[in-house]
Amino acid sequence: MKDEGEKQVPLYKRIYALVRQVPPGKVVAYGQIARIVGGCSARMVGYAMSALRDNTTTEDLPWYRVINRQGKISLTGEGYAIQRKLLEEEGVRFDEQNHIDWDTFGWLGDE
DNA sequence: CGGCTGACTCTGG
DNA sequence: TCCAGAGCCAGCC
Repeated sequence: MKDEGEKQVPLYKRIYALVRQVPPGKVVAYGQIARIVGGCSARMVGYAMSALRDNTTTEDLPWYRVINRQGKISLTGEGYAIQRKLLEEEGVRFDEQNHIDWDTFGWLGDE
């Protein structure tokens, strides 16, 4: 049986599939996703996100729910404002340091 | 076909 | 507190 069908799927695809499972009003860190997917590091997730750029819509892939371990947005310039706005639209609140509380908005809780 | 780049995270000094 | 190194996939010219 070797039912490891997920292995024949590109690593990025697994990451995207996991991001789609993130519920609204919640956020997840790159490393967190990498940990769930298994076999990949946080960098892989970051690379996967950069590969999306503006070709993917938020309705197809809520990429904006993915932020860094500091609870902040890793994007810079315009992308930062866009992601932050999208998160605020879902109810996610940012601190004065522009970071969110994993205890409140963290998916799965981050212990 | 080859090389470059890109949204991360942890550890040590 | 800041800096450097290691881990490692996919798209583009």
